[in-house]
Amino acid sequence: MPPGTESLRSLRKQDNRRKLIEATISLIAEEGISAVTVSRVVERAGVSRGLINLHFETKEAMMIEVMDSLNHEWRDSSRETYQAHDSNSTPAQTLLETMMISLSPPIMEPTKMAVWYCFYADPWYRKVYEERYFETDQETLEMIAGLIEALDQEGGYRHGEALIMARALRALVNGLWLELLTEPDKTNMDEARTAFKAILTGLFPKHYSATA
Amino acid sequence: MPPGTESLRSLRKQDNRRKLIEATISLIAEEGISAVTVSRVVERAGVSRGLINLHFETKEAMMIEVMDSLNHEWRDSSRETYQAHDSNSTPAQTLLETMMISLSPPIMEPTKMAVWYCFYADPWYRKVYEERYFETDQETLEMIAGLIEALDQEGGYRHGEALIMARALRALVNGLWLELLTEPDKTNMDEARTAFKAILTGLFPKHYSATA
DNA sequence: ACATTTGATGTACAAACGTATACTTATCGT
DNA sequence: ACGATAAGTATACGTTTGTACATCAAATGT
Repeated sequence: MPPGTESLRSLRKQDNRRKLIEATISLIAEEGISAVTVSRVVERAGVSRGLINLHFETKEAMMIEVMDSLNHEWRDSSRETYQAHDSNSTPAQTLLETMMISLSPPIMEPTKMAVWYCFYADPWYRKVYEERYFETDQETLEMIAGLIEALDQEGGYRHGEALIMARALRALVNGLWLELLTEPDKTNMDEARTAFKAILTGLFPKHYSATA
Repeated sequence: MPPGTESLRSLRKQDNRRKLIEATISLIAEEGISAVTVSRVVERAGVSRGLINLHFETKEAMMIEVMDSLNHEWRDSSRETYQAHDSNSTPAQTLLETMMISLSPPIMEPTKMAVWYCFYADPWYRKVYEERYFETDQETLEMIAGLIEALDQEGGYRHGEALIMARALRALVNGLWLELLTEPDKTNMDEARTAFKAILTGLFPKHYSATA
């Protein structure tokens, strides 16, 4: 019997695995990564102590799985949005829609932001992230840079290297994420999108209108 | 004898205090906040085990002091730059110079960025930060918003609410900080400043030239 | 129907944690 | 010069940590 099939046993096993992952995420969001201990996770997941070592060789292996779930959700959403627009839309529309995905649910949720920034903050997790997602992150960045180049050629903006500008836009998204995390009651996702759109309009005035 | 005087004893005491703070900062930068244990800190600072409890009531009190040192350095630099330019410069120059401070040493150093993001990532430290620096951070934000309003009136840009745009610029700075932290060998401070300047030029084309 | 295998449980344990406390050292005021 | 006192040291202690391991329960294949 190949793994991942829908036997009653393996189904419950995967359910428990999911419970552990989700318990870890909510725990990080509410109490921080220092609260992620084996005891607290299994307590929140409603399973027994030893179960965590049945599913994951170490605690860190579980955390990497958490990291995977966030990165893959973001990567897949970005890719799909890009591919859906790239054929039958203008580069301007594709760029806007693709980046707006990162500023909307289910990507931009305070709970998930909290987890992202825990990984950013730790050198070990940063290294793991870099090693695991180097290629796909680079791919996304170059995709954005390609769209910027298209807009530059159409509008003759002379923004310098497109890759630097792509990094700046990515940095802006990251910064807006952080703002939602650190000041959740002074800003919100709508404001984040408004701000992003405004900057995009400033950079590419011939492609975006200030009113919309 | 009032505290903080230059007696031989209190001088050495303050020196040890500084050693502990700096050891903590470098420890966070190199191994993450989870490596900040009493043993590791005193080992790195080259002092004895119990000294940390002589200087700080708890470990968290020491961390707050670390937080203070970073925030005050940044706040003072921003204030001074603003005040130095505000009287005898254009709003455009004041805005550029004031924000560039945050993208240059000694503010923008990888070591310090690592510490900033550790505080951002933890809910408890976020709360402490919010409570301690709410006013001065708001002051800085409104200062930026004021400059943006001045530029808007001069240039008739129609960027919407200045406070939202100010938050966006702050978010951009934060994002560029993060980029330096997560991809130190793919980008650098010069690129960060170039990117920021480019976006500022895009937003206020009548005030900034694309070439400089 | 039943032996087997797999998922789940609970306990055990060494290591590391933060801090309180008893003890030393050396500077300070007189 | 010398007790007083502040700074620094070293040890000890109760918790909590992650993981290993022996045990148990039940769905599975024949």
